[in-house]
Amino acid sequence: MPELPEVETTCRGLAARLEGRRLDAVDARVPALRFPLPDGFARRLTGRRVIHLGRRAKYLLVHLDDGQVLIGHLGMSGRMRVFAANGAVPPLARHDHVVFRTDDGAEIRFNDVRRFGFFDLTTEDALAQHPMLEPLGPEPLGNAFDAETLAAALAGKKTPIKAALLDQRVVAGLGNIYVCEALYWADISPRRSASSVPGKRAERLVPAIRRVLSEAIAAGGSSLRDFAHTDGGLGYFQASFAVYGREGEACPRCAEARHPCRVRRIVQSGRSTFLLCSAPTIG
DNA sequence: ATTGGTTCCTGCTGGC
DNA sequence: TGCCAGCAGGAACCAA
Repeated sequence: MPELPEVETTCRGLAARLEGRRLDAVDARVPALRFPLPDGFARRLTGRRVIHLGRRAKYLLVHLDDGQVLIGHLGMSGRMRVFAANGAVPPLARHDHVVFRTDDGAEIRFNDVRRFGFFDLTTEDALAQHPMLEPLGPEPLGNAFDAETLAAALAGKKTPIKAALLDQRVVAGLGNIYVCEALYWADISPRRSASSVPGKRAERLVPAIRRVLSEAIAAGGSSLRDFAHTDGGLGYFQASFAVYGREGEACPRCAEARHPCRVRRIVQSGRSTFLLCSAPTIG
């Protein structure tokens, strides 16, 4: 999916079109995505005005004028696409599961091939205690995320640092791609045990995570198979991947060398990890 | 309390 | 060319 940079890009695209607009129609075309849609989903949204679009980790937050908050998650393959009233509106596509229409005639479609995405409805008052949001760790681009808090979250964890960074309770918003990239730039082996990272490695890791995410957001995210912007455009950060999906290629830091390090793919907890063949592997 | 394995769903790719 | 196993950006759930 969509990891933090892709959700942030989606959030910004939606904000430009949705903030201040009233939802005139909501069409839930399937009863359930990953989870059943909340009871009265369309009814509770119809007629509400959108006050603000926000993001927490990989969750989209749509704040409404009656105190409700629509929580959206894009899962692995979900995307939001906006069609302006004055533009061409193509017929509904396969996997267009939810359609929102605004008072200016625009249409917002949630398309999700694998249906791992979901929506939920809560209220402003209950938002922080929502079961999906409450356990989340700090925002990696926020002030609360630093080497000290990361070290505390990793202390005593026997799991590899790769798996620990995918745990949204440690830091919220990273996924498989950006974890691989951040560990590469921090020069930390994904196989190293999480408990051995606090200290100098954590001090390298925090800025590496921040930089990778910031640059990815600036590039409009990464478009591999599914991700596209709300206007249909593509992100281009995939062109800047150092290791993700680059098995066998030369390490960008030593590509000019006679015998450059090469990128290797391993499997950790059932998922691909990309790392340098020369990276240390001791935990 | 952690940790690892499984599962939800569809589509694409690579090997035979 | 066709078939099918394996894999894909997430994360809740379950069992150990």
